[in-house]
Amino acid sequence: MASSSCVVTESESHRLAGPERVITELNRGREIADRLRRMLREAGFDGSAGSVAPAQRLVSQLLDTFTHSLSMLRDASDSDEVSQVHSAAAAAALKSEDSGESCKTPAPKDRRGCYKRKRNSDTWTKETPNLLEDGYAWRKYGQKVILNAKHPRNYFRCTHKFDQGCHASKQVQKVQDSPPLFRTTYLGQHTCKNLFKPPHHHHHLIIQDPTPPDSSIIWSFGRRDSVKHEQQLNEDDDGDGEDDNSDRDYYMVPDDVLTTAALDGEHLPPFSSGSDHGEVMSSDVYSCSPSPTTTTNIHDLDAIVGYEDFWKNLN
DNA sequence: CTCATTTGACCTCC
DNA sequence: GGAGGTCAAATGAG
Repeated sequence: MASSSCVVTESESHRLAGPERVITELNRGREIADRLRRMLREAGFDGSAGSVAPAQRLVSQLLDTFTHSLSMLRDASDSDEVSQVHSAAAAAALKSEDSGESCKTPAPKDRRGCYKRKRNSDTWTKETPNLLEDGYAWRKYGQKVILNAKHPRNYFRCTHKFDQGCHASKQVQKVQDSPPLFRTTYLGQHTCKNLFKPPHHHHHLIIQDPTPPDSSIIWSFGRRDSVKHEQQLNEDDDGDGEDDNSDRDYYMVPDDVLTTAALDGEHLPPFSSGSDHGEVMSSDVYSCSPSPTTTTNIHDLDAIVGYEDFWKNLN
């Protein structure tokens, strides 16, 4: 961020006040852009009108720009804090480095559990009624029963953790049943070149008219690289036996494409059957931590993306 | 055969 | 000490 309206002394609050002001300004800009878009829509320019679709798209891009800037800014200040925390931890580790036992010197092979809790770095949470492809390739590496939670938490890391050193990971947990609600917590940014690799069978993308109800801001945390299918299994409920396979498979939708997903009826995840054919209502709640600026409803989507044929029956 | 998932053990943090 | 996060052997799917 270049020379913006930072009116702070370099010594102290420079770190806090500067970025916060910039964030405020960006938020304002984003709201204005959003208002502009609504105005366009109310004036009958809802994108389906052909000739004005480009205008609508431009506004969307504008919003996107604000959003990205905001999240970058947050990332920057977060990593600042984090690095401080880490250096403190490193210092502590050095201090207690008595006789070469910094981390209990795990046997060269058995390094289980030697991890760092990475809560405050790059984390954000998203809650959706369905689980859909999010544009990245994930590999499940664990599942854990969580205290007082009805459903286990699933742990995923980027498939490219080892070949590209990508440290992104996420946790997925079903947090509600009746209208199903899933919480996905993303940790870390992707550094991989996540080239889209559709499943060996086919896939297709359905682009439709947006028909957005109204309002709102788009939060996009992903990158625009590519989309890759992901299939995730399980979410075995432990204990309370709600219908057997209702938790087992689900899809993720690319947040980077800002999507609602229309899944083909016959390929619907089981848990959504019965209600509305798995169409992701454009009301996914995105929130960001730390610095939870806004929680917004996603309504305005440029495309409805449908994924097919990567459904697999577990049993 | 290769790669992904499952699952219990292990480890760290609170 | 308990809860949560990660590892890795076993197992399964393609």
